[in-house]
Amino acid sequence: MRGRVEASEAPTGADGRTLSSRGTETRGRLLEAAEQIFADLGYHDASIVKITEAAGVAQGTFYLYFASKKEVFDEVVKDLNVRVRHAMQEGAERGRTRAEVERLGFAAFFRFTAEHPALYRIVRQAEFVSPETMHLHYERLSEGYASGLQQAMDAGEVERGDPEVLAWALMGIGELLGMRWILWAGADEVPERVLAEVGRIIDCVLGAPGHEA
Amino acid sequence: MRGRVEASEAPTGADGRTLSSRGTETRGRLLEAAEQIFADLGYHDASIVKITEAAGVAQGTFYLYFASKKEVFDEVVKDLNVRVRHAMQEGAERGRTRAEVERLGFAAFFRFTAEHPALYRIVRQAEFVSPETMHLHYERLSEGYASGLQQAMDAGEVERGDPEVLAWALMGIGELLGMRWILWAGADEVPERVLAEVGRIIDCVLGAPGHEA
Amino acid sequence: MRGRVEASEAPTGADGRTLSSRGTETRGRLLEAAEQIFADLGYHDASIVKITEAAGVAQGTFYLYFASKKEVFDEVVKDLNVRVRHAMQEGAERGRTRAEVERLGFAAFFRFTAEHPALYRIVRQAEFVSPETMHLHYERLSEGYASGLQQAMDAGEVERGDPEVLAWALMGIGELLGMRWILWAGADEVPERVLAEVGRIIDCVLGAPGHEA
Amino acid sequence: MRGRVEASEAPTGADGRTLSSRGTETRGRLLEAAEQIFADLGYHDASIVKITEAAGVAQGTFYLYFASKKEVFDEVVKDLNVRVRHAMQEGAERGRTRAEVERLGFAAFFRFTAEHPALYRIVRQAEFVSPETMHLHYERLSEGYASGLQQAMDAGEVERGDPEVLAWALMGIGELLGMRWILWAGADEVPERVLAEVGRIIDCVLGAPGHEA
DNA sequence: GATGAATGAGTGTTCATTCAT
DNA sequence: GATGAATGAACACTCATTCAT
Repeated sequence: MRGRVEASEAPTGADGRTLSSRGTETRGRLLEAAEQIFADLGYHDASIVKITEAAGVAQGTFYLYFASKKEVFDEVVKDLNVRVRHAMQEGAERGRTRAEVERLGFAAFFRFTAEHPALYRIVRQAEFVSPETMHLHYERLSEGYASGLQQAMDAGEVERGDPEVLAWALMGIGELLGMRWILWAGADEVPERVLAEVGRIIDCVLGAPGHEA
Repeated sequence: MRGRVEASEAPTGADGRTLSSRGTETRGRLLEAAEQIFADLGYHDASIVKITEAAGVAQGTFYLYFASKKEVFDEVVKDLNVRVRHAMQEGAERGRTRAEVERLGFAAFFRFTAEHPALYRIVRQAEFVSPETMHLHYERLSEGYASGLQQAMDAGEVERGDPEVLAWALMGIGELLGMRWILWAGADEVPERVLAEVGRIIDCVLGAPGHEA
Repeated sequence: MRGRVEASEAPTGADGRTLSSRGTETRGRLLEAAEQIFADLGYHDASIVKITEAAGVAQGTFYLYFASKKEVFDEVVKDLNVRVRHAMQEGAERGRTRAEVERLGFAAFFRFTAEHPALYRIVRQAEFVSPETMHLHYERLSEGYASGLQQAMDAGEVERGDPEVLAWALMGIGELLGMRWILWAGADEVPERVLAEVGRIIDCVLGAPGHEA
Repeated sequence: MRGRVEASEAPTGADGRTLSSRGTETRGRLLEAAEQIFADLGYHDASIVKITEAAGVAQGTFYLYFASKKEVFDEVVKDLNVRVRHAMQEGAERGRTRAEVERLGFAAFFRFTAEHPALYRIVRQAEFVSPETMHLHYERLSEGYASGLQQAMDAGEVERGDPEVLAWALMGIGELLGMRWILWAGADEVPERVLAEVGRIIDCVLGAPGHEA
């Protein structure tokens, strides 16, 4: 249903061995099942039994592909990370100005959140499970924002400022608004007034030169 | 009632009975220990044994004061909530303009984060443990922002906009910046450049009328 | 409601001390509460907390009157034993022939069972809690049957036989029929057909001489 | 179906899965150990640790075969039920008259009691642990008596009467005599005088027509 | 006489992980 | 590659009992 996107590397077994096509498929089923179960139950209430049951394989099979519960968790987070970023990039690419790009990016992010609540439900509890992976997730996400902002600043398209801080700030806005108006509301999209306010915030923090002049 | 930091109720035993002074003290020790252990280990790795050991009481004693592990958790979150809000209010009260109030509030929030990393470490994992409590935490926090903004808007001190959405956005900014530059950095305070950028963001999103005119 | 019947001895505290009238009353309340709780929940699910709560006293108070949970249990069983025997004697005393006496005794036993299901619920699980007390209960009960039978045999009123064995057999009949048609059925009295069959059985096992001649 | 001792079903794991031969054996060891421990200590003092220790497996293994402590208990009771009924049927089958059948049945029951004291020790405490299972036990046992009696009545071999009530009465006799002279006496068999009296009782309650004419 | 806070051993149960087949 | 039986440490929670006040 949600076929793996651009796998970083060819998947291997828990011991690093390369996989037959049958093995690759089993691993895929386990990863998908894990994402589902983690999203539904959270890391701790998810159990290997439940994951293997959902994947339709025996318990022992799990350890042919992942060294531990934490390892699947990391895989799942990395996979989601690749996918959000991809979704945001794709959503934003037809924006003309930087502000438009950001607005489209936010919209794409909200859509992704609606379709994959797993993102939040998994990531926000990762601090104690796998801090490195969690940090990596936020850093990669923020880099997307930051590099775009940097370029726009260099090009004089937006006011000068600290692109890194701004990136994290924008990410924080997205995270809480998505949590409040998509995740908790069980909604498909954020209300218009939220989008409008986000637009206003973006416009002003990007502070396009000439805008306020 | 809204936007006020209300005094916590008189503490009771797990069965609702009122406590002797000895009881009140024991309960306090347990609550403190729980906050510490939850912050250090996360909800799931925290155990009643560890909490009671840290409090210097026997395991059974725990259940004289809290009905379950989840109950202390809720209590700890509520307690932290009261305390951050208090700290932010106190920190912000000598601000003259709304923008100054917000800047001081952020600074107070960052200070609180540095002194009580428990806040993050505990709250961010609460979604699966006690969603209601987690929601309550964010809602109470956002109300503090929102009611202040509303007043400022009514007074014409800041540009009109959606105070609720803006409140959540500001809260998101605070959360991620605090996480990135205090919690992860293990720092006592956020770097100057972060504070500066935050100031810039605040100024522009509040868009004090006349500022850009 | 079910005032103590002919207490074997004046009640004392757990340490054997004689009781003030206030103490006697507290002890009585605890004993009543214990019977109720044991009957409702069984020995193991009954707890001192529940008993003291039901009696309206503090937990520690319990140990002023009983040395242990087992000790109240024994008291309760002994008390019930005195009361069934009393009820059976009273119920049977206007019988003219031995067979009539037995029939009336059975009827009284069934009535007592209906009014005090505690009897079964408590006694039948006593083997592991307090074997001596349980044995005593059955022995005292059987002696009532046996001595009556012995007298009747000596008087030539009923056929000769082994009065002790017969007593236990009759007791067994009463126990299972009461269990089946009172306790399990939740009924106030056994159906007429049961009473009739019991009558038939009694008549024939007593085998009044001349009856079959 | 009634009055037949049905073969127990193929054993399954706690989740209903069919078992390998190794699994079947482990389950068997656990069931045997459970019977022993329940009989020795009673339901409540029996613990999973003790049962698994006695079976020579790890604690977790228990839950591969039984969903809970209550579940093994039920299993043990059902198993014993099948076995007593089988023993009684076998013991009684060479009886010529109904009275002889009953006498042989009682003898077989007493022998079984001597060999498996677990029967009493387990069943008599079941009321609070697993009432349904306990009721089932008595009902199945009484049906064995009742159906035999019914047939004999239809055939005119014994006096008419209420076979169900009579069955429960006989069962009660067996239960208390076995308890008193086997279980409590720690004996291998009941004394001759008990057997004689039982014979007398049976003869008369069955009231073979022509016997007293 | 009564209280209620404190104790700590004990319970049933879960679960990530290992390993023989 | 896959199975599923086995492990055993760990957990939240209960409760009879003690004791200072």
